[in-house]
Formats: sequence, structure tokens, C-alpha cells
Amino acid sequence: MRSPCSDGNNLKKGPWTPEEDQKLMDYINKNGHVNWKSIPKQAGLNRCGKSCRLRWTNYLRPDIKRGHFTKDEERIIIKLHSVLGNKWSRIASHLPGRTDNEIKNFWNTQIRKKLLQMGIDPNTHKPRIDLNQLLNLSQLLSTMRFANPISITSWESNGQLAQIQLLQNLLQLMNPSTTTLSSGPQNPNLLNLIASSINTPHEGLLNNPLSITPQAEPNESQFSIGEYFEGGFGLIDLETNTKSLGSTSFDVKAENSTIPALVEASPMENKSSSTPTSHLSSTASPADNDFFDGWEKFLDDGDGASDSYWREILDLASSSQSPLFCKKNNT
DNA sequence: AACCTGTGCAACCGCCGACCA
DNA sequence: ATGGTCGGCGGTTGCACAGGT
Repeated sequence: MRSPCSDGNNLKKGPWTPEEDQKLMDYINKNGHVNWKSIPKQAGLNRCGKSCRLRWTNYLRPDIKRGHFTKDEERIIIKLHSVLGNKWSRIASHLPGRTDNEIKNFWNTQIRKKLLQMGIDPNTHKPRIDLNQLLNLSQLLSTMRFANPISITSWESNGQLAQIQLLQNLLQLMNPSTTTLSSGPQNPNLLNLIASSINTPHEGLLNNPLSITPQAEPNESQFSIGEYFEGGFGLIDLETNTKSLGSTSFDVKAENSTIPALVEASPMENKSSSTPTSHLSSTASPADNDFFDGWEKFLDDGDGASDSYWREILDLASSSQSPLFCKKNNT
């Protein structure tokens, strides 16, 4: 049985007038709201109960805090969203005076946009990687540079950017229209390998505890720094693009951290964004081997003239101490 | 001045789970 | 056990407004 709001009766819809607001406020202030369905009739409103409830909870409630979101609120929202996903009411429960609707709107109109501009997938809270971005590695490096400037700087000073450039060239060869690689360039294994390779082994996953205050449900209140960065750049100041590892709301105990794992920005992955899923670990996975197996197959399928050239590159990659390929060495 | 486009936000819709008879 | 009702939630829509052409 559908709610009367959806039926073809003569109940009013659309924006509320000041008179309607006053009627609803007067009634609820006097009688409270036990049964929303009965409220419209008793308050003299030609609205459905659902509409009244929405108007009250999102607008008329006396404890609603209106106005712009503060920086702290913004950080909390991003942080909680990285853990909870689109659970707006749960997020709102951590922000006194803010409604789920308000937070949802704020996310969709502002935070989401900012994250996208920063190259961060707002669903996964990770750098967005698609083929175009892979082919434009400078953008990727720019994202990584602010995520972990020390690491990137050391790469540059070690001349390892040349190897990154090499990787870029490799990727360019994986154009779907020309490659015979069965798994294809969008293979998550490839992207994961690249991402995991970028995490230098000496930095590793720290798994230092990171607590959120006030305490909430266990899965909301505690997660590791590794999960945090996998979960997103929650504490990055969106205005300045600088990391802010201390705030009034979060007690961040670990500052030294790994570069966030990179993932493929695909709709399928976004489906599972509400819970932090397992991503790249510091140990190589079979997926890594699949990547190299794929390359070997690619080489085998190629013409003989270029074989030695590509095999040389692959050997170099396999034996390199470069962070880019360290996972292969770990196997 | 008129039109177009983008943005922000209030409100609605449809689904789901809890509760109850 | 079942079906109806209700409240809550997340996704989506539509409107008002601002800024640009």
C-alpha cells in the first residue's frame, strides 16, 4: 500500500508557505510528533504526513544549524563518507544540527566536485585512474606528489622518473585497438600492479591506529592508517590541497604513511564504496604475476623483431630496485 | 534585455525494515 | 506466518537564482 503522498488525492505538494510552516511548528511544539500520519489533519494542513515529517526534520526543527559548513565539518563529512559511504543519516548523526539532506546536498554539490577536480574519485576516495590518465602520467604524478611529496621527490632525484616514463610508454602500447593482450589495458590487475608498485616497500603499510572521536560504532570509530589512505584523502584541506593531519575532531596518530593505493575508477567498484574493501597489500598478489604473465604473452604474440627489445625492458622492470616494480621482486 | 546555462537546495519518490494486529 | 502501516533513508527531481553570452 503506497503512502497517500503518491496517490492522486488533492494533497498539496511543493514548497511550503510560511503559513504552513507556522501551523506545523505550532502543532508540534504543542503536541510533539508521535504519529506523522495524523499530524496534517490535526494541524490543519493539506499535506501528507511524510511531507510534514520531512519539512520538520529538514527545516523547522529548532536545533537545526543553518549556514555554511565549517572546515571541520567538511573534514568530518569526507572522513565519515570514506568509511560509511552514502549513509547520510549516519554521517549526520556525527554532526549535531545538520540534517542528512543538507549533508547529502553539500556532498553532491561541493565536496564531490572538489574531489573530482583533485582527481579523486568521490566514491572510492582514491585517485581516479582511467586510461587517459594513465597515458598522461604527469597528472598522476601531480596527484601523488601532494599525497606523498617526499617519496616522489626522492624518485625524481634518483632519476627514477625516467622509469616512470618507461612505464608510460609501455602503457601506450597497450592501446586496446592494437594490443593482443588478452586481459586488456583496463585490467584491474594491471592498474593494481601499477598502484602497488608505487607504494615503496620501505614505507610500507603502517597500520597505525587512527581513532575518531567521539566514539561511535566500532567500525566507524577505528580504522588503520592504511585503510584511511585507501579510504581517501579525508584530511586534505580542499582549499589548499595540503594535508591536515590534525583536527579538532580526529586524533591522527600516524603521520608517516604510504601513498594511497590507486584503483580503477569503474562504476562496478563504486558499488562497494560504502565499506572499505581490501585493496593492495604490501605483499605481491597473484594478480601481480598475472600482469607479468600477460606481458609475457604479449611478447610471445608479438613479432620476432621487437621481442628482444621488449624482453629487455621486461627484464629490466623485473630486476629493478625501482619502487615501480618492487612488488615483482617481492614474489 | 533576453536567453541560456550552471548551481544550490528543498522537496518528492520509491524502497526497505520495524512494528503490530 | 502474513499483510498492512508507518517512519526512515538514499536517490532524484524541479525550481529559483546567479552569472554569462
